[in-house]
Amino acid sequence: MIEIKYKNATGWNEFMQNVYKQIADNLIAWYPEHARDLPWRKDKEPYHVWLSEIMLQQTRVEAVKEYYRTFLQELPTIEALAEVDDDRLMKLWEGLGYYNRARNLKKAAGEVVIEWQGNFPAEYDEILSLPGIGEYTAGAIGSICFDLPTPAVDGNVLRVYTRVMEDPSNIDKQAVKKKIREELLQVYRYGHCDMLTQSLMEVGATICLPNGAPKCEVCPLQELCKAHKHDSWQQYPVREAKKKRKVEEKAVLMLRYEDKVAIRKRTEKGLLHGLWEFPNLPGSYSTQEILSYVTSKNLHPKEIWMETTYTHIFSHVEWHMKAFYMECMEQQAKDLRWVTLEELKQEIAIPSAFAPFKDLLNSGA
DNA sequence: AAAGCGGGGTA
DNA sequence: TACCCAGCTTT
Repeated sequence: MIEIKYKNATGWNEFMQNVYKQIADNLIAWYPEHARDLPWRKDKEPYHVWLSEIMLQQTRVEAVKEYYRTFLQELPTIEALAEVDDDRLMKLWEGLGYYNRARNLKKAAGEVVIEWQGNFPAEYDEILSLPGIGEYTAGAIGSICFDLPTPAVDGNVLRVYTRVMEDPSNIDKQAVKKKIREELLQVYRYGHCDMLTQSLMEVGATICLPNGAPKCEVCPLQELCKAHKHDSWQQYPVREAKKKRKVEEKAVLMLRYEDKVAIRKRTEKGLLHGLWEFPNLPGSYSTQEILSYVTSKNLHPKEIWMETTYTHIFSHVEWHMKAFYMECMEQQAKDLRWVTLEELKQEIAIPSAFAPFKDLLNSGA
């Protein structure tokens, strides 16, 4: 990039306008040859793009692919989504995380059917009004499906932008995202809004990597990237410091009765709410204490035949769990549901935190 | 503005 | 181990 001093704001504005024009030109020339072949890029059907964007929130492409395929196979239309049973919905989302995304998806589907007569809204503010859709997702759907000049500013785009511009702003600040979205309008003014959104994210995901050195030698924005010019990519983007996690101890009860195992539904609020789990207690206990507890629930346990531990790490909390496997001679405890391993597999949504204990059941327990 | 919300890949 | 990922909603 040529460094030129300008005597007035008009000169500077013209200079920046050329930079934005070049970004747009380079991205549009680059994208068709370098775009990954992803399942949700086969068409611009709003339902497909919407579903993919929701699944991709804070979630990697590779993790989403199979869920996306299965979900659409079972719920091929917005109408089908609007009517799906909640337990079935959670089963389709099982293991993907951030389960409110799925609940909001169904809620929004209902709004599309009722308030929009089944036609996905085509204006930014209308899209933004749907549950689970924020400024990023509304911008992505708007630009990809309807060619609206609505920049989609996600983690990829923030990384690419702050490096190209050597922008030291803290990207966790709301105002900074807003500023960058407005700056990008200068790129989107040249049209091809669909490709601009896709290509900015594609550069972030495949070239200007979130971890490790960027592949500047093959980057379409290399010639105008300040961080490349100064080899300063490691300084961008600037983010908020992370908070440390708290640790919680849990005792997990793996109760068998004949060919069934005990599960219960989590409460309707908080972490993993509404999903199923194996009954568990907060805290740390001895084998004897666990036996006494289960006995007090009139479950008549035989001996505990296996104990195993597992640590599950969430973003904000860590569960240190110890599971106790035992056979019971009764199954009368309130709040417990007894299901076969087949039902567990086909119908019950269990969060990944408990999956290792479930897997041990399947492998011959 | 800050906190809560999942799970997994990567260096 | 720490960081990040095609973020949104609630407090």
